Amino acid sequence: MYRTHTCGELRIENINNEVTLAGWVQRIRDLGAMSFIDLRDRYGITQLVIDETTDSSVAKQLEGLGREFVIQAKGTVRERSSKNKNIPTGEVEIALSEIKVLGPAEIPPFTIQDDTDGGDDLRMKYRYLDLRRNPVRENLVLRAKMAHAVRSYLNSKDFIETETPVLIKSTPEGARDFVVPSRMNEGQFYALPQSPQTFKQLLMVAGFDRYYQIVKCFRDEDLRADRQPEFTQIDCEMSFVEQKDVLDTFEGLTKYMFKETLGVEVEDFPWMPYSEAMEKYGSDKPDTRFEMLINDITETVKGNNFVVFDSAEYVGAICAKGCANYSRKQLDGLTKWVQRPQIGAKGLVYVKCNEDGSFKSSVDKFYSQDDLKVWAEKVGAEAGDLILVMSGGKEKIQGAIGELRLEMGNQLGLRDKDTFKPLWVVDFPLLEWNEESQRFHAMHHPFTSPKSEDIALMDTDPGKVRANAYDLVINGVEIGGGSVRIFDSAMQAKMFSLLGFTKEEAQAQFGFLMDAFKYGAPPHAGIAFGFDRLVSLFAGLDTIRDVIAFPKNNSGRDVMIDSPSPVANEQLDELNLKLNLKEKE
RNA sequence: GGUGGCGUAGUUCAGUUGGUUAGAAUGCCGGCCUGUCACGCCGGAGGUCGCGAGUUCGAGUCUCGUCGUCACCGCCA
Repeated sequence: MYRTHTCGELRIENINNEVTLAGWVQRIRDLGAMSFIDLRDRYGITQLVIDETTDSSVAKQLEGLGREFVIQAKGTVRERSSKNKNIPTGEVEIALSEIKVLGPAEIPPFTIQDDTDGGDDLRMKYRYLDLRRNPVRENLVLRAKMAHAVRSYLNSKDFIETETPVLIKSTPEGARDFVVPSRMNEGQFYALPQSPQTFKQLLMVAGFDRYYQIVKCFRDEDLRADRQPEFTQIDCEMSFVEQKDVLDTFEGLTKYMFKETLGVEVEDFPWMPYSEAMEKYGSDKPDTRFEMLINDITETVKGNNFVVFDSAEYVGAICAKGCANYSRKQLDGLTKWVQRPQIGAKGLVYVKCNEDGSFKSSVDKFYSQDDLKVWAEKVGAEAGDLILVMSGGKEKIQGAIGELRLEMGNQLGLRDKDTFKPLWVVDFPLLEWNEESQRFHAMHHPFTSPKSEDIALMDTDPGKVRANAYDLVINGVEIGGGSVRIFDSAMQAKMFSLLGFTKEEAQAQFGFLMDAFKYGAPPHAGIAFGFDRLVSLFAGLDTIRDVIAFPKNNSGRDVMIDSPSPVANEQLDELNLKLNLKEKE
């Protein structure tokens, strides 16, 4: 038996027990005639003592012992003469009678402590050491608890957990596929699923009625702090339901997860149309923890010979409460911030609403105090507030001022990580025009049904058609999305035609789905949550890397196992593949 | 594909206008220490300043390229 107890469980009641512990050496404190060892496992830390009562052979075994050695320690539990109130085991210690090295350790490249000295790069290279640290392990424990909550909730609602294949077919729509060459089918490739979308719809045709899966999905696109090439979704589909049924079910799931894992009660989720989100927040994933809504002041500001505004399609403003005291330097900083290429605004106009009721703006040449007073009323600004104005193309400026709004929210501390504001964004457009390919793309995916009242528009003005599509947004993070699906093969064919597919292409790519719909397809709808994002949100983190045991870096590499990597020529031969690497110039 | 930040001791970082032998903390090694728990005290070792070119009398510092890494834009149905 390697151990009788864990390193986190001994208490004052265990005094005089003979115990055996096993774990990692956290720290050795050598005081000369006596030494202390902190022994660590995932349950906690227990202090081992060597003093004048300890057999000299044991003391000898301490020579060469270092941090992160795995040892087994036998001894007697005794009360400490000086207690440590900071740890649960702090009232007791183990008087050592025997110690044995189970696994020696080299000096670790960074400290295994809550506040490690290791940088991200090094932590990822030695991720197995990083995972020994409490904060990282706690994230993964939270993840496990959340996955458990998902299963227990959905199981209780009669959902059937079903696995779908990972080797599937590449399709041109959506993200780039990861492809896998097939040895047995020369020159042909599988693709890894971007989502189990078509399979879960086929399960509905199969009569499963309620399906879910916590499932890995793959997208070969560039990474971000919240995007990994392989990621996990809570994927669901339901039959004989309308949009409200899906939203109610998954609002219930989300609330259950908040309650079970964080002990947090969240209010009912409001529904916000996509158009309202864009108008008021400049984003389809609004952070509703704070107001500072965007105001359309296009008409208000016209006609004062200020060419920039007069010629602008759209002029938008936000009101930053209590920021009239912003210095020239701060305002210049904001201007510079919106002028960065990532935002790409030309400039930023400000109006300070002074405490004495006067106004000071960067456009005083063009606008009188009375003009500015009208602006202030329009945006709800009071004395002490700062109005920030941007102008240009409508969509671009809404997006830019939405970004500025978030930045101001950060600066003013309005984005508290312990506050959770979920909402449903609904009525997304069905299609969006893609300049590059000069055709419509499905905003959600090609299986999304149009709103029944907009179906006529599909022939006249497809860009105006709204979809039965919805996103769950929490604190400005897109947690998940879904839609009521098309379940009629004729409508599905029409959709493919709108997306520029020929009949033959649609049949070749998705014929199996349209065929299935011919054999009795129930009305169905579904949703998928980004599980990694949800865990990182719960954990208060900005990156999903720390809620994934072995994540990839920015370039899609696993620096620990050093992948991706070349394969042997023999492997390529078996697959009938030949590399065609481009020469670097 | 693009924009920006970073790259100096095992690690995290500092390094002034380009100027003598590149520093700190921590870790590591050695010594001392009977109640520590971030133990303390004393001493020591440890550097291809990512790599390559250029400018210069002189480059950690400036320029260009390159590699790595991070954040973002594009992209992500």
